[in-house]
Amino acid sequence: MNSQPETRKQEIIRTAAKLFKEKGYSAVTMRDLASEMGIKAASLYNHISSKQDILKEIIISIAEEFTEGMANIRSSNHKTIEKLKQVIALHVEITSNNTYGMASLNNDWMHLEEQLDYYLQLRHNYEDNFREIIKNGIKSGEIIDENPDTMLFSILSTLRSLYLWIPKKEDLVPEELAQSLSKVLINGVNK
Amino acid sequence: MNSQPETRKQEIIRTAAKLFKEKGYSAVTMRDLASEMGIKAASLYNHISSKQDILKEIIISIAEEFTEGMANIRSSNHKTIEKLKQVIALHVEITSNNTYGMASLNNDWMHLEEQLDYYLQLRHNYEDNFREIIKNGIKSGEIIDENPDTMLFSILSTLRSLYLWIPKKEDLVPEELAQSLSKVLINGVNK
DNA sequence: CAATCAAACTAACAAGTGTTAGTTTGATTT
DNA sequence: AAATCAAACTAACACTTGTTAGTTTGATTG
Repeated sequence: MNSQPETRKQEIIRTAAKLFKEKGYSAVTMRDLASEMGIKAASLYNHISSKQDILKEIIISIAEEFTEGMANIRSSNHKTIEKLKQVIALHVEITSNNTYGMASLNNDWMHLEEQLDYYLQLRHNYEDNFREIIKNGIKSGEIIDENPDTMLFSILSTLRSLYLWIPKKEDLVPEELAQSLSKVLINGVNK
Repeated sequence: MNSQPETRKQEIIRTAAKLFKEKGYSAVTMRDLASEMGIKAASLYNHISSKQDILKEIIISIAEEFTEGMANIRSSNHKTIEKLKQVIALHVEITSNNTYGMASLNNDWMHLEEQLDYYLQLRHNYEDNFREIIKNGIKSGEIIDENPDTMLFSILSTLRSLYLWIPKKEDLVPEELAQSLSKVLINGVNK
């Protein structure tokens, strides 16, 4: 992967994502961000071109990661249940690596401007692929014949909230979480 | 229930909640809100005492509704699965009645100031009660012996996201949604 | 008719907003 | 030693923010 030493720009983006998670994009000022970095607000502009630009960098890169991961899963030859497990693992992995960014992706996407349409396109594409996996599973009799949107909504809601939960489990092994989550999401809580 | 004609203050709060859902508390200005009401920003202050005050009114009332509903369910004599179904129904009902307010409850609670501690207390209390229901279900053998926090997290994430989903189902009968959701959350998607 | 009152208005404020321009610093390279 | 360059700085800008003070309006009440 990419293991260059972190550039100053990346450091700003990472710090911004942390603040955005705590207070939301709109409530974080350039002076807040600068102060957290130990510099003055104007100095930020040596590295980034605008506040908007920071948000874009945070959100779009993650959204593209999801798009790519989902495309691989969808086009694979695995059975439905296996695909669902892979989607769960994909969310756990991406979220574990960037809980701050996931908060922005979930809560601040509407403040994208230039890239809003692109983001929405990626998200719709992702959801459509997910829905197709579920529909195919129903058709093949692998999963229950309940409303596909209800199942999509239920699973995706849990996966999208992972950024809130993962930081609370300090000693977290992503593989274990993905497995425990798969059990509950796929088989329910009933005995 | 309360079927007085809506006061101007309530109208402001309802309109604010709608805007808060779209853009978040911090991104909505008093001028945005006034313009949506067809008046000038200063006129709002004939009815409310501050922007903060609006947020408080939106969030605290809903949080108290949840606290009360949960207390009733917890202290009832029903079996675990029945209690879970009632918790699901509670969320569907409250969210159906106020999808805008639920957005603020989920996303803008950190901008509460005076009432932040009180809100957090209500939320912890709610989550503790929920967790106890699950733990009792495990002890009595009614539900699987998986990590209670994983189950709590999974179910609660879905229920907390309902405000995003309910508005998309125009022809929604709350009872039907609650039932369909119960099936998926309790029994999973596996056949 | 006079008095009251809810609810709007205009005008203004102090503080905070993102951003730009131009400059300084101090290390690295030629 | 001179030149380069990344990265900080100060100062300022035009605009937006939540909010207050004081006033006007038009309907309802005594």
